[in-house]
Amino acid sequence: VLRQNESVLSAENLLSEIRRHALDAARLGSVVSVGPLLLSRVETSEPDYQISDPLFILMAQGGKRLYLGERRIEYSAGQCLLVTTALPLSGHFLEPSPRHPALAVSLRLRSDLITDLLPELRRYQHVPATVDETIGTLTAPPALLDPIARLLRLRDDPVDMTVLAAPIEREITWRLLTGPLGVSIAQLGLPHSGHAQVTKAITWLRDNLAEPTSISALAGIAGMSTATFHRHFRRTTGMAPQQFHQHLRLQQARSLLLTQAETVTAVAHSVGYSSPTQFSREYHRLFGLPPGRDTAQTRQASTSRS
DNA sequence: CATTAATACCGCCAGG
DNA sequence: CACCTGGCGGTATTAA
Repeated sequence: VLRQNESVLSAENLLSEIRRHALDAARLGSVVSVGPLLLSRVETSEPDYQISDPLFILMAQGGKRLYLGERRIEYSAGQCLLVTTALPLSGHFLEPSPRHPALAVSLRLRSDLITDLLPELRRYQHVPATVDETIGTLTAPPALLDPIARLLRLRDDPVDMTVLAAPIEREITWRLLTGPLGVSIAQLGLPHSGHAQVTKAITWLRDNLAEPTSISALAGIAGMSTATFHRHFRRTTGMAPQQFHQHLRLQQARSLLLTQAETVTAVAHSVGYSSPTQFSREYHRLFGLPPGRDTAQTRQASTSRS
């Protein structure tokens, strides 16, 4: 019981130290990089959308609610989010404010580091060839918080940082690999796992959003037959490839409509729809309102709030 | 991996 | 004028 209390205590201590570093760095900007880590500070609850890279995020203060298709995921201070493929996530921070901004520390998961550590992992754990889980949260144990805090302490010493960042990043990666979602992360280090192949196809889609794209060509990029491609794609993303592509385009369109002063027709075209009719229909189906009305409404909602 | 039957999506036209 | 909705047929996609 005593040991348990000690570890809880040190988790809290480490977390508050990380929070101090994050607050301190936040004075420099809303996103600051410290070696391989990114510190972000967010003061608004604007919904955002992005295709995440395989990523680890520790929430140091505040919380965030995410949507992946139908699925809803929430995590808050002391908890981590792990994303092990490129997934289209939308979401917003929970009640942040200038006085209490949301603070997060994130790290891109490097496949080369994972490949490197894989033999060690295999020594005491079986790593299956395919895994269903691609995203999840966990409560950060002290063993994970500790290297993060140590890395942040090097913030003011560029020389120490260049020498010591790499081994500490490796340590963090190891802690993640041996944690609850370890086998999912491990997939990234297996270049021929369905997981890694599908990730390749997804990043291609993300980078060539407006191109006319056939699914069989995508399957080619992933190096699979269309049948197996479908199976693996659904396993890792929960969506069929075409539906995924459609969501991507519509999400992109939504953010274009909100940020740029483009006409609906122009946006429809720029995300790859040659028929505004079809665009409007699919947009309505996904977001519940047609494009014009949706943007008008969300604009009004955000101005009336501020 | 290939086949196949059901389904979803796309672009067009007409009209509000 | 720009946007939205509904119907229609051909084709790509999906899942077994």
